[in-house]
Amino acid sequence: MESKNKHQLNPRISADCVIFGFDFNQLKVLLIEREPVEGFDVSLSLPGDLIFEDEDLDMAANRILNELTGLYNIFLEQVGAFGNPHRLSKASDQAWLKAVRQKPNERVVTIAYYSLVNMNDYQPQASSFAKTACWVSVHEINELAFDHFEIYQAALKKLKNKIKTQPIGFNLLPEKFTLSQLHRLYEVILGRTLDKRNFRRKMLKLKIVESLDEKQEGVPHKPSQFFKFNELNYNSLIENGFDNFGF
Amino acid sequence: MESKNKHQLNPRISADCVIFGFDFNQLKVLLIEREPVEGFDVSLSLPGDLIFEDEDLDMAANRILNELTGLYNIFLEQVGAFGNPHRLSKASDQAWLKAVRQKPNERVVTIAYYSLVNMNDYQPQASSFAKTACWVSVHEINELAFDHFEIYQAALKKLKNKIKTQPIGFNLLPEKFTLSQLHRLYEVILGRTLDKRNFRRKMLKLKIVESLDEKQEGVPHKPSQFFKFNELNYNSLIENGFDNFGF
DNA sequence: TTCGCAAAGTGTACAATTGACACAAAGAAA
DNA sequence: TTTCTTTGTGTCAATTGTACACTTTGCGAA
Repeated sequence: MESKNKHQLNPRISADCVIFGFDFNQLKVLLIEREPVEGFDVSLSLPGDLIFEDEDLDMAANRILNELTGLYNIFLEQVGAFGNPHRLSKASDQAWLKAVRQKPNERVVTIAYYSLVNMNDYQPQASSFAKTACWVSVHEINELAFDHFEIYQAALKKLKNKIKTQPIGFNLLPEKFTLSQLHRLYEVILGRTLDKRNFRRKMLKLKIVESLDEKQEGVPHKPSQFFKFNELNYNSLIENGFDNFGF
Repeated sequence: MESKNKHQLNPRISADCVIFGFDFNQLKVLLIEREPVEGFDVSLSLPGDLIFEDEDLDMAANRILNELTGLYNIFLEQVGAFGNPHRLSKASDQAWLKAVRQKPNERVVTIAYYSLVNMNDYQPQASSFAKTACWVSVHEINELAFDHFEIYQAALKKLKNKIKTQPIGFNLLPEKFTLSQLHRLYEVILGRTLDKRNFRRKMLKLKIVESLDEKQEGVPHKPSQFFKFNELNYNSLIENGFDNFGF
């Protein structure tokens, strides 16, 4: 009796993910190219899907993330619920929903998440809800399906606030990285320039990065030192509140 | 055809409110006394209800708040969605749900909100979901129905963080208040003592309070100056990011 | 081989903010 | 008039933030 609900979809609740990546220059978001329907153009949307009846919300978001990227154990945090009764009722969205949902008129509340991935780890996967996915720079995102632009903005805002107080930026970088890369990452997320010397001083004083005995090779300029992220220190910072990262 | 959904309840989605108040001494939460059922004790829960099909999430939270307190236009902010598939399945909770819900087994995802009210404005109302409500001090809250304790903790955490960067504490106070009252408010929310002189200095420098030509009367000690909240300055601070309130 | 290029890496001085700390003033009540 | 209780005030030292420019390294082109 309970089991009849297992692995049935809940038609009223979905999860959507804003997946951030960093190519050492720009902050990017992984978006789905929605198939054009009935004379409407191709449009971009966030990856997302209805949840299963027996599935926790976080699990649903993890599933979507994993189906699309092949990755597990990725930084993932809830942004919030979006439930405007008319969030799916634009004509272009309705046309598309008619093609894929049993009840395209059904009101769906979505729970939004954002996650941070190292773009090098990403391997495109065939997934149930997406044929093609692509990384789009944040400053090129201007229109998305449904209310996804609003969701994306809320996620970016949350990321900005979070990175000011917790060292989560490492999730966007490979294990070895240079301080210049980290510096650039903070600049593109916060949307403003940060003084190089002050930035380095702060990172080194907080001891969340650790210098490696290894340098860049083959670059046409002074090679930079590689660093790694100091996990011990990170955990203690998270525990102790770590109220002021200082940006 | 669309209209058949109007004002029908959505059986899968609810909204719950963590309503904070301040009695000039302690931080309080407005809780519902759930009727005892079948040998289970009285228990406390957050005010909440299923949402209507044509109702925005924020509207649903506002409705719950208004039905319970009689208040409109109150500070209200989303905490997030809580959707553990087993969040309603404790025996005591099921016994209670059987008495009030058509499908007590239905999985319900709830969207949590927190709000800040001036306790003096509060007038208890008869509401569809509550016979009696009462203010409980935060340090006396230890067990709540469903997953409401978890929700309450998340709301309190959000309030703590928010008050560090934005001057929202005024929502908990009457129009005229003393700096000592504001000081105490910050202490009970943040859960630690704050130096009196440093606190006053900061508030006055930020210019979000404005001195009135009025003093306390009838108190058996030096009467204190009344202040009011400077709304102009507040808005500009909100606009300009106001990144560091400094606690 | 030398020169130019491009990015890495480094220190100092001044301003602003934080945090610690103690005593006089006001009014009510006894 | 004395006592009680809470208000209200200033300074100094330590820390943190901010602004700012030149040398170093290695590659590649001439």
